[in-house]
This record gives sequence, structure tokens and C-alpha cells, in this order.
Amino acid sequence: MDKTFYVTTPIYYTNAKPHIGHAYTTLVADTLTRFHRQRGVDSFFLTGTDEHGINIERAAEARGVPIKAYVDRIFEEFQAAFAPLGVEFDRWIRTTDPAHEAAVQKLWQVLSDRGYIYKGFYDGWFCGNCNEFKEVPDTAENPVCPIHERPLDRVSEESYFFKLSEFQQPLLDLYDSRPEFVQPEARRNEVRSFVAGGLKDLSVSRVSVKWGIPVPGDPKHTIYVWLDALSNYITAQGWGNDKYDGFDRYWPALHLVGKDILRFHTVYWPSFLMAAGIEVPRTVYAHGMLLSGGKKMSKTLGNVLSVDDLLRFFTADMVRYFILREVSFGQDGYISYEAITDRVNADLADGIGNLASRTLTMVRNYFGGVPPRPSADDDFAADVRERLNEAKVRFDEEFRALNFSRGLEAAWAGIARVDKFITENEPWKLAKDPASRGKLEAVLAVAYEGLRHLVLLVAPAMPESARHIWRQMGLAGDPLRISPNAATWGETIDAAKIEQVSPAFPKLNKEKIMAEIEQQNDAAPAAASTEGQTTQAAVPTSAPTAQPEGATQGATQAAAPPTNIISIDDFIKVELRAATVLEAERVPKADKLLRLVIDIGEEKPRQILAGIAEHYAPEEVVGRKIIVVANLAPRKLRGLESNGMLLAASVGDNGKPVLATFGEEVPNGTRLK
RNA sequence: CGCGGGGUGGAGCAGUCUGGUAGCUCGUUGGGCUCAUAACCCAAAGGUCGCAGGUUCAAAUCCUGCCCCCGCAACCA
Repeated sequence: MDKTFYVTTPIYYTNAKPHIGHAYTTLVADTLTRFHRQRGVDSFFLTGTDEHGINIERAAEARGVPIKAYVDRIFEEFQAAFAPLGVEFDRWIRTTDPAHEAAVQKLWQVLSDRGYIYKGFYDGWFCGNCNEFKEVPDTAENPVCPIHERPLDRVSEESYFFKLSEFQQPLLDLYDSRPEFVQPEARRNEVRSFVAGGLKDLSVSRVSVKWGIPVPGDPKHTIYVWLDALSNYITAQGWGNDKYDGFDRYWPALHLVGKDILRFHTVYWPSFLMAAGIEVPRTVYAHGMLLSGGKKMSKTLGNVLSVDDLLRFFTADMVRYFILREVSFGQDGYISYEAITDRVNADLADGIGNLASRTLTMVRNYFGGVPPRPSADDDFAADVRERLNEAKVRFDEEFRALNFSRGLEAAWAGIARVDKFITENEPWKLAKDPASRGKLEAVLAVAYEGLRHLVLLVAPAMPESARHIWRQMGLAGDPLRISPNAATWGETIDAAKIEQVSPAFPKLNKEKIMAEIEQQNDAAPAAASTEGQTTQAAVPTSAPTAQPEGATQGATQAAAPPTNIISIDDFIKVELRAATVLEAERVPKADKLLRLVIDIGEEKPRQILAGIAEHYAPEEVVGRKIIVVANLAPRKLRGLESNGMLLAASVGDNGKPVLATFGEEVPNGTRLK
């Protein structure tokens, strides 16, 4: 077993409320830390916030707040959000921490000194309005900015590059020689094939970004946010600075990340480290995503669960247990109020909660609350002891392998065994016969002792409830400080009299919860954040920023009073005309696109493209009378030119298009006004 | 041929790497018990393991081909 344990979460980058997706990684890291610490391992749990980058710069600007004040607020919100989940991290690193900033510059210097950084030119498509480069597919001929819908310029910008291309072979060797480096296996294969496909040098500075860490000796360049953000894992342990320490003690770490940021952690990060001569992480484990909203995730539905919402109905331990038990860690899993309720009732209320109730009630009623002690070798309890031992062994194995679901399953097998033991021995009958007093005591001693071990086992996952039950059992000390593996059967314990017994997990009323949620949804429609669920540590500044949707998208439906009134002059600029569809066909390799040839009253038919292919078959629209915006600037889509836009209603949550048309005959080319 | 994940009793999943009685939770049905949070215990019903070939004494598991679903990407002037 390792002497130390160091786990990290991504550092969070967002301007929305922390949702359950963020909390997922954090909860797991917290549980793992508690698990190791309980077993006496010197453990460290790091999390934090990424506070640099163009998007933050803009968000602050949009709100008219100084950037520093803005990131301070985010930082506080995030910290505050995790506390109610029982998360106890050891350090919260901020990338605006001067110690981190200085250390990142030092890392840069090391990379530069070792010859892995050179100056060159970054060629890319640039939007003048955004003032940033956009990621554009190679096939696009005349790309436009997704935000401003203006053509992008081909711009060459001075930039520093990291020699990522030199690390193709070292990375492949790393994956092959240390299969545990990337987990689960499916992710390892994914990354491996990506790297095997070749690596290009990586642009690691931007002149267009100001809010970040300046390149040493060339301050008009700002260090690439990912290089900045990833470094937190070592700077927070004092690499390159004196503010923190622990690097020698804890590094290398176990990085828990969402599968969406796999590449950054398994390609870029180890390359940076190898280049700098620093040991690479122990393991990068990419977990799945939590999907919410009934059966299928829909980003447009605003169905993302916030931590606040969940905690209105469930305790932190319930949420923790559900996530660990229900979801296979490496895979995507569904989360819903209904599923949590079912799981909590079955496993917590009826399971461990009920076992505690029945055991403690009997101890109180039959023995005045003084817990009887078992002998270490009762024959009639041998099987129980054995099963509980098995549970412990399996639990440990599975948790170490990050198979939390199976680990908990093992613990619950132990609970079922004790339940069965009680039923088989019928202590309530023994209690009626004074002659069976000795047997009764022995039976309850086994039940109580079994419960004690099980509570210890379950404590890292449900710290608060474990302590609650522990106290009710009259036990001294903190269950999170006592290793289940060190606890022996029948050992002398420090136990007080059991006073009152109250359920650790009251049974949840599913109907009531569902009704309340209905109500809540009706009361506050669509206003909820629709942020996608990413657990990104940062967003590369070159990526298209689809940010603004979060705040506005859901609200568009809600028949709000018009805020953007236009004049008749504006409207008259729009040239709407009647037309007839002459031909229609699907555009190859495009799911949504239909190519239409229409008669709009001109000499020659026009070609337009419309995104309706998912709902209209080509033959369905041929011959139909439609309404077209005739004076829209032409645009190429998938290599085909579109000269106009057809009008359609956008119906329902998924925006199903319904073509606009006329109730009476109208000649082609007729203007609408 | 863009990338990836998946198809196992009514629902949700494990098992597939390392072939050998198909397992778990919920649900359903019947029974037991009454200490406990209408809980717990026992039993039963229910599965062509997407389809078709192949390898093998033996295939959910290995090989080949195909079908379907879901993400991502692309794409809605």
C-alpha cells in the first residue's frame, strides 16, 4: 500500500451555478480521501478554480466588474456550494494565486531552457469582433464566426510553441508500459489512437489574451490557459514556489477528470511534465458524465440539476451514496429525483437505517441500552463474521480500483447478512423467555458488532450519517478515524448507554417529492441554467465561445414582453417572398440539411439550403408553397451556396420546424409586408 | 467509410480483457415473521445475452460480417 495518497479534481471554470456535474468529481475525490485517511494513509485532496482566460475577462467586462472582483465572487460561490455536500478538501488552489502564477512562469522557464519552447507564428481564422481565433474544420472554405456571423480572417499571429510533436513516442511508451496511467481502458485506447495519429506542436501563448500569466521576458504574450491551469496540480504542492509544500511528499497524483477533458490530462499534461523533467501523474481516471432529465439528456431542456436543488430534497449523504452506488464510475449514468428516492429508500432507509433501528431498539429495550459484547468465536455467528470479513476485503479492493458501486454492493451484502441473522435467531422470542437470556445477549451482541463494523465501512461515503449512527450506538470517537480493517471482532470498545433511537434515514415519500418538483418546475419555468455538463478545468481560448446561450436560451419561449422593438424601416429591409419548391434533396453527410431549388418569380430558379431534413423528407416539400427571405446575403453551407432562407415555425423543446405557407393561392415572387 | 459508447428477464445495470451452472437492484406473485423506518426473511415466475456465420468438447465472453440506439463532431441564412 502506498504511503501517501494525493487526489485532485479539475479546477473549475464557470460562471454558472455549480451543478451536480462539478460536484460529481469532487464528491468522489472527497470519498476517496476519507477512505484512505480512515486507513491511516497520509492523504491530500486538492481542488480549486481556474480564474484566467478570455472568457472570464469578457464575463467580467459584460457585468462591468473589475476582473479580480469577479473571480473572487466565483471563487466564493464555488467554495460555498461544495460545503453542504460534506466536502472537505485540503487545499483550494486559485490560478490567480501569486504563488501559482510565479510557479507557472518558472515552469515555462524550465521548458524554455530545456529547448521545448520556440517562437513562431500561429495561423488561424480570426474574428475581429471577438478578437480571438476560432477553431474551424479544415473543410470549411469561407468560415464565419459562430457568434458574429461574419467572415473570419486568415491571420498569422506571433506565438510560442511547445514541441508536443516530440512526445508522440514517449507518450505511447508511457501508455504501454504503465497501463494504469490512463483509465478506464476504453479511454486509454481512445487516447492512444489519438496520439498514434500524430501530434502537432502546440501553441502555448496568445497575444490577444490579457487576463492571464505573462510569458517571462515577453509580457505581451500570455501563457496558454491550459498550461496555466494544469500546472495547479503541482504548484499547489509547492512546486516552483515557497508558499506551499508537499510536492515531495505527495506527488505524483491521481487525477480524477471528466472524460471531456481527457486529452488535456493524458496528452498535454504528461508531455509538459516529461519536458520539464518532472514525474508524470500516477493515474488519470476519466469518469463518465451524469445525465439528467428522465431517460435522455437534452441540452436544450434546462434539465441540469444544481447542487442547491438536490439538497432541497435530499441530504448530502443521500446524494453522495446515490452517485457512488448507482453510477458505474467510468461510465455515464442517469441521475433523477425519482432514481435517488428509490435508491435511498431501498438501501439507506430500509437497509442500513432500518438495521440500525431494529438493533439499537432491541438493545435498549432488552438491555437497558447497554451494548452486549460478542465473543470472538461464537459458532453460531461464524458465518456472519466470515461474510462481514468478505465484505471488508471486497470493499477495499473495489474502492482502490475506483469501483465504488461494487464496493458498496459488497458492504450491503454484509448488511443483508446481519438482517438475516437477526431474523433467523428471533431475538424477540428469546426475550420472552428468561431462560434464553444468555442466547439473547449473544445474538444482540453479534448484531450490534456487525453494525459497528458496517458503519465504519460505509463512513467514507456517508460521513455525516455514519457519525450519526455511531453516536446513537453510544460509541466514542470518530468512525472516520477508525479503519475497518483494524477493528476486530469483539474487541473492547468504549461504548456508552444507548439513549434515544431516531432513524438515520427517514423514508422518503416519493409521491410528495415528485409533486413538489412538479410545482417548482411550473413556478419557475425554463429560467434555470442550461449549461452543459462539463467539468472543464478551463476552456481553450481558441475554442468557439458558445457561452451566451446559458442565460438566454431557455427564456426565449416564455412569451416575454418584446424588448427588442424594431421600426417599420427595419422590417421593410427584410424582403419576404412567396415561392414554390421545385426540387429537393438531402445534402450528403449533413443530418439536417435539405437542398431546395425554388421558383421565386425570377427568370432562374434559386438554390437555398434549409435545416429541416430531420423532419421533412425531400418528396414531402416538393411542390409546396413556402415563404422565403429573398434578400439575405448568400452563404455557403457544406460547400453549397444558399441564396435565402425559408420561414418555419420552431415548435416545442427541440425546435421542430413547421413550414410557413399560405391558405390561398399566391403567385411566386409576391412580396409579403 | 469522421470519432466514441452501447444493445443481457418488465425497468436500471454487472458479467465480456482471463470462454465452462447468466448475476445484482427495483418491480411482480406466494409464504414467513413482528424487534425495526408498512421494515426484515424465505420462495417463485420471468432472459433466443441485437442478428447471422465461424473457432472450440464448450461462446454473453474469442473471430468475421450486418442491424439498431445514444453521445461528440458536423450541421439548421
